Formats: sequence, C-alpha cells, structure tokens
Amino acid sequence: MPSGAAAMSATRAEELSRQFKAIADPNRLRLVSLISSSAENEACVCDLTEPLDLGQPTVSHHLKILVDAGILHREKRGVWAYYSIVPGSLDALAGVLTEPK
Amino acid sequence: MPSGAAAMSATRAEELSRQFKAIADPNRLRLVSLISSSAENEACVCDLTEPLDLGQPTVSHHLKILVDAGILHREKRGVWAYYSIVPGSLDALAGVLTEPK
DNA sequence: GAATGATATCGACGGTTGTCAATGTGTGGG
DNA sequence: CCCACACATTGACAACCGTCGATATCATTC
Repeated sequence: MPSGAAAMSATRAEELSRQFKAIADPNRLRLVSLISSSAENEACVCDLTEPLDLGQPTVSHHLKILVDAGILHREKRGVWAYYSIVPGSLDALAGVLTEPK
Repeated sequence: MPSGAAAMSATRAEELSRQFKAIADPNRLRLVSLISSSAENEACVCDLTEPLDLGQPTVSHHLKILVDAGILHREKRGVWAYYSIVPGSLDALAGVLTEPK
C-alpha cells in the first residue's frame, strides 16, 4: 500500500472491511485453509465440522458469512453442499494490501 | 492460498485473525491508506482526525489497535505522535492470502 | 510554574459477533 | 409415504467492538 496513490474513499473502505471481516476470524481462516488445501479444492460441511471442533450449525453459519462476502462458492450436489474458493477473491484482497503500484 | 500446503493450525489462525481484525474496520483501513499515501509516509493524529470525521479519542483508539497488531509504528517527536506503517507488515498479511505455493 | 495544545486513557453506552440447542428444509432409500 | 441423513435457519445469550464525553498525561511557551 505504498505512497503515490490517492487515499481510500469511505464507501470503498466499507466494502473492503466487509470482506476482511469475513476472514478476520480464526475459525473462518481455518475453513478457507482447509478448503484450499484439500485434494479437490472443495469440501462439504461434514468434512469441516470435526477438524474445527465446532457444532454443525456454527460451521454452516461461518460458511454462509464467507459465501456472502464473495470468498466461497456453494454448490449443492445431492444431499451434500460443496464449498470452494471463488477464484481470485483472495488475491484481490491481497492486492489491496500490496497494491501501492 | 492454493492447495498443496498443509492446513492452518488453530494457534496460527488466532495470531493471523488478530492482525486481520485490526484491518477489518472501515476507519482503520482508511487510516492505513491515509498514512501510506501521505508524502512522508507518516502522519500525526491531528492530520487524521478531520478526513475521517471522527473524534480525536476515537482516532487514537484505532491507531493503538493498529500499533498493537504490529501494523503501525508510533514515534513521538515533541508534542506530536507520528504514525508510520511497519515495513513488510501488510505484505506478510497479503502473503497469507496468496501463499499457496 | 501556569497555561496551552496534542495525545492518551477511562467509563459508559448501543450495536455487533460467535456460539449453541432446537427446529426447519430437502433429498434419497426402503 | 416415511425414515434417515446432510445441511440451513431461528432464537437466545454472553462477549466483544466502535463511539463519544470527560479527564489525564506530557511537552512547549511565556
């Protein structure tokens, strides 16, 4: 975020904060990590409940927050819901922190 | 954060969430932006109160959070406190989001 | 050393957040 | 059709967060 660029607008800051808030939770960070480090780059709720040691409703809640923030993608196949990372979403956030040009 | 790497540990997730929480606020995002886009890459509280339209105690509070998270550096010169970005701190966070290897 | 000005800290208030137990929804099998 | 299963939603609660007004600290000037 080096100098040379103009300062961030208030509305832009609001948008970005929503996405950063979605990641700024230990359990959600682990969710993203678990999904991205999985074999097929996707995981269902049942695969994520145990490693986080959280109840199923809580995991679903965190996943919803990540989906609403545009970071995760939800695809229902049969009885299971598969979550995957939206391509480029994390890189876009990373860019904000480096972006200076 | 692509696949291939191992999943994030719980304690590592706690550490990272502290830093992401520090940034995950609209006003603090603007603070970082204002400081990094300033001429000398530093700013005092009096320079930051007006553009954010917040009271001085509130701005000091936000700055303290960013300092505690290791993102800002505080240097007192005379009566003023100059805040600057800790070199590499934001890039380290950005790396977590890209880092997949 | 009293007064001024820049920051920091404190206490309180409403709003948000993470968690869980309970319940709802929807799919597939028998 | 009913049951079992995977997941989502609701409601409630404690804990945390952002904001402000009031006050404290601390360096400078007269």
